[in-house]
Amino acid sequence: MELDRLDRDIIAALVEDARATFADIGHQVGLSASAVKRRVDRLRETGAITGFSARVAPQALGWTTEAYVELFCQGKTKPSDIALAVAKFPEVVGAATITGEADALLHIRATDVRHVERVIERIAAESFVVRTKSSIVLSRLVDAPPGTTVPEPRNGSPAQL
Amino acid sequence: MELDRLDRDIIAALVEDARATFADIGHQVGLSASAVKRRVDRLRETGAITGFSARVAPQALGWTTEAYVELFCQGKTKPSDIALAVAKFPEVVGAATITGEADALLHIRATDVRHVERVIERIAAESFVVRTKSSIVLSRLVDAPPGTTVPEPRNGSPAQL
DNA sequence: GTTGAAAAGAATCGACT
DNA sequence: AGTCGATTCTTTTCAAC
Repeated sequence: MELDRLDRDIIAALVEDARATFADIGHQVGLSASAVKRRVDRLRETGAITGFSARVAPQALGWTTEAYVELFCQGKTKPSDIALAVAKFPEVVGAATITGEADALLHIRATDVRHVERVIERIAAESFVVRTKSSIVLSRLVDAPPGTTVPEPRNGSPAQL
Repeated sequence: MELDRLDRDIIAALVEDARATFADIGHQVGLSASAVKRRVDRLRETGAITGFSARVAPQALGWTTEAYVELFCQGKTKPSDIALAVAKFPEVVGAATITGEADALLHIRATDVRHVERVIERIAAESFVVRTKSSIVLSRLVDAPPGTTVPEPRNGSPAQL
């Protein structure tokens, strides 16, 4: 699907404030409220916008500790095996298979270090897990809302380069 | 600040759909629209809710590639030095100082592998960076909206354990 | 593709329990 | 703390450009 500058500006406005009125967004991007609405409807239908979410301060909810855990798995382990296993844990807020020595990298949020330890223990107990390597987060430096910045897609110059 | 069950249910509803009406949320949690509004206003004032954001499919905007980069820094490097340096790159969507061999872990979103390479090159050029170790993401398994799940804070049993 | 107006619906505020 | 009702603003739809 093709996104023009207007679409990208509208998305940026909605990432900034998902509860902004269509009139407000229209004022920012130079469009009428109904024009904005029709574009937002289209962006949702095509899947560019997948929903709207409150931004929450994790520590306000008790999530004061986070960690990254590298997973080393048995040779025949499929990504879907890992996905299925880690999906059981609400503490796993991110997971991806990666290149390099480790097979996967997990991002964990927990209430304290002891809690992190318990979660890692349970994940390490999965049959396909050979070993894990954990790093506790000391301080978070950047936590961008996904999609805050918008590159020129495919053609033209990539963002900030 | 104290969050009761109602506050946590309201937050969960807003993480699910930030554009839900106060009446809808009230119906879900058993409260009137104005009671919900007053609690949401308070949650925003106290900082538990920091804003509302559209969820965007990164690939729809051209962010088709992601990577994690470990940063090894000189002895006297301060976290704020790293924060300042990486904040210049919109491609760096996450960053944290961590325990272990590396000093920091960066999460990068880019348009393609070549783009990732260019960003790493520029970050590696920072004076305090000794070396980097990169992992390209092969497939994303979990990408939870931050704060989707809500633990019992401090007291009681932590989430799912 | 766009705009503008009218009807339905939601947010907001005050008074009250 | 909570609800209810009135006013104002927004969303939504539709006709027209």
